[in-house]
Amino acid sequence: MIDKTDLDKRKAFILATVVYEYINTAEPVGSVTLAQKYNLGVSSATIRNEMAELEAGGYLVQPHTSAGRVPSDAGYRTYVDRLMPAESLTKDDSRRIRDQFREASRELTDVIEQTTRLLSGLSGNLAIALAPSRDTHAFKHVQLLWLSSRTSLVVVVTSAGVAAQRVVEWSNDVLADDLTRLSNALNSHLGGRIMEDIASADLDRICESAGASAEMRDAVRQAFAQARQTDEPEIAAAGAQNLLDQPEFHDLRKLRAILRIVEEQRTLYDLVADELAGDLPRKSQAHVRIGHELGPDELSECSVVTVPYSFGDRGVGVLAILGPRRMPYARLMALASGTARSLGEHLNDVEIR
Amino acid sequence: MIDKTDLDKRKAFILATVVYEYINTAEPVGSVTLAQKYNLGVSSATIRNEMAELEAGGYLVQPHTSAGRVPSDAGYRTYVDRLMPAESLTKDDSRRIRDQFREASRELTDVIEQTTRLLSGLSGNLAIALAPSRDTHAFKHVQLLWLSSRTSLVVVVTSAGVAAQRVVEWSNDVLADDLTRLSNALNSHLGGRIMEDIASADLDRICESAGASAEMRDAVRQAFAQARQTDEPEIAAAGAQNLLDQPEFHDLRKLRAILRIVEEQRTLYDLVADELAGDLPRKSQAHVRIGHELGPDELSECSVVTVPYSFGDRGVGVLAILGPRRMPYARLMALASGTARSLGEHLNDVEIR
DNA sequence: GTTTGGCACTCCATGGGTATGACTGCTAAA
DNA sequence: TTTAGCAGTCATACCCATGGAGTGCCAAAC
Repeated sequence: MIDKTDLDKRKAFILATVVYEYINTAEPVGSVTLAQKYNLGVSSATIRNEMAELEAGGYLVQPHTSAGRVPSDAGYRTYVDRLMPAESLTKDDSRRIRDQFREASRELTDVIEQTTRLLSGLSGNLAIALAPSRDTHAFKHVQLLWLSSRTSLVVVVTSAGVAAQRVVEWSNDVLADDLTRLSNALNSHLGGRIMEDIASADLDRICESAGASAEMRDAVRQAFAQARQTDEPEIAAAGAQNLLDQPEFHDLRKLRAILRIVEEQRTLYDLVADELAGDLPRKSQAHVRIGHELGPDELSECSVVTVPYSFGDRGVGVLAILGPRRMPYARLMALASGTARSLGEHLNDVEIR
Repeated sequence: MIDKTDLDKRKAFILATVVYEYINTAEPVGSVTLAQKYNLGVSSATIRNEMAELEAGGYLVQPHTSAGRVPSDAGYRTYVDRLMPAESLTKDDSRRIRDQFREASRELTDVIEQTTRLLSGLSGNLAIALAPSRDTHAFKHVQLLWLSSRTSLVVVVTSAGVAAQRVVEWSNDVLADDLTRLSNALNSHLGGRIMEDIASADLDRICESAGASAEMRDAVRQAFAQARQTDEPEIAAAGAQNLLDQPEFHDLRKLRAILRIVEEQRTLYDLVADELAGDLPRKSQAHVRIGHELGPDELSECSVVTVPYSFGDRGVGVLAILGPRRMPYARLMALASGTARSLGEHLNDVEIR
């Protein structure tokens, strides 16, 4: 039903306008409002017909029979992906970001916290920041175990215990001897090193000299990446009180759900960590998840903008903005990206421990 | 008007009962309810007369003409100080506290956070924990400067910059030479030391060997104490969503005020730091502040239970519970004291860095 | 075929009016 | 000093009528 082809130019414009108007007013938007405020060159009756089709297509919904329309998840999605004009940082915003980082702390925890305050202040929503994990555990042991000719188990042990264990499926048969040789090579080279200091490049070099396949190399990399992330990640959030301004959170149940999520590190982490899970995150590219795309049902009326940031070879973190679905996506994406870029630069500059 | 003497036995019982009932029901309590639920041996009319006098005495207030009575700040205060039966920890609570600390982290930040979660869970309110400040700056320089024969300026400089500067008034004339000699002695003995490791006893010894007066010794001590505290204190809060259950926070403005306070480290700090300001805090002695006693107007409908905790000679922190004035004081005081005691023991046991 | 004006219909939000009930304070008698 | 009784007050809940916003549909116009 939802299909690119069923959005001709006029429908697209109407959809975009409905979303835009709803984002600004928080009121369901009706055909007359649309015809009056934006000169569509057609009458409200025509708009009514189009809106009925947009509703049939799943882009709009009606809160009740005699109300205007409100965007659905799919409506917002289409708006964000195809209809919304991109925005770049306003002069004022970028100045405020610059000022903030000019006098920012040198301590990672503090920087992360200050960044969430900045971002929540600028965005008027809840801001979240996930710090790059800084794992100081010592490497102990790694073992690639032969399970069958096409599957293996990779185990990484650090001073904190088993830090990663994952089953790998090979596309070609492997020999137990090859796995043992690679394990030995890794162990002899890495013994006693701090997890944090083991760069992907190191792993690649060892794998190569041990004659491991590209596939094995990737498996080792991923296992080590996982082992690093086992460390409790540092995460901060700020600006929950901003959400009180939004009419959608005047319902106490929704508010409670949000507050619980903010206080539970774990849920908060899950919310933003997806951003890290993908392949290499594209630099400072903001990413939006809307309503049910977020997973948890309590968040079905929320959206999240996430953007990764990175510094040096020390790892990658995530900034995020959580708010009602009815959020100014383009602006928030620009804000998040800009802040992420500045944060990365700042972290590089001050050479945080 | 408010005076011990105007509380005869029956008035005291009625006041206590009103407070108790209101704490449990959150509804203004009327004379008939009182007569029926608690057998006072007198009729509701008599109780009405007594309540009218309690209101005249400032212990009770009426939300509006035809409503029951609600305790005033003074009413709560009298209840807490003189009428309320003390409680000790229930078996269940003390087990939960014990269990929590048995498997608690060894990392100070984590312990503090876990403690706030525990305490907010047990109390059903917002819990706050202030960690003992742990200053790792290096000592650089101290100077006692002669301003006049009776006044001096003491400056302490650490690797973080000027950490303390205070004017002292002497009760007797002092000589510039004496101040210089003392300054030199301190600098030569303390050069390069970490602030945290400089014990009061060290300072005393140096002062004594330099022939300084008791007054000077105290001035030096205080300057160093101030220099240590300059470090941003670590503070954590948890359980804001608990407050949503309380009817007094269904008003969005009040809720927003609370959320702002929770997110602003500074305000939060001010709220609990009073506990440290007094003389030596009595060990694990819980302390209650009610409504306007707290200072900030936004908190005029809240109460706070604070209790200091200490471990070794490493410093002192504070646990606190913030909630509506209508809180079960005796229970919360027992909870806070018990948790503070266990926290102190835990910190001693694991010898946190 | 598309667009438009007109019209009937639906549903929510609002406001006034009224009933209800939980109090109190007062008075007069015990 | 206590008590019963009673009149008075005020917040709350509820009902119902009204108004308004918006839709869907149809027949006519383009």
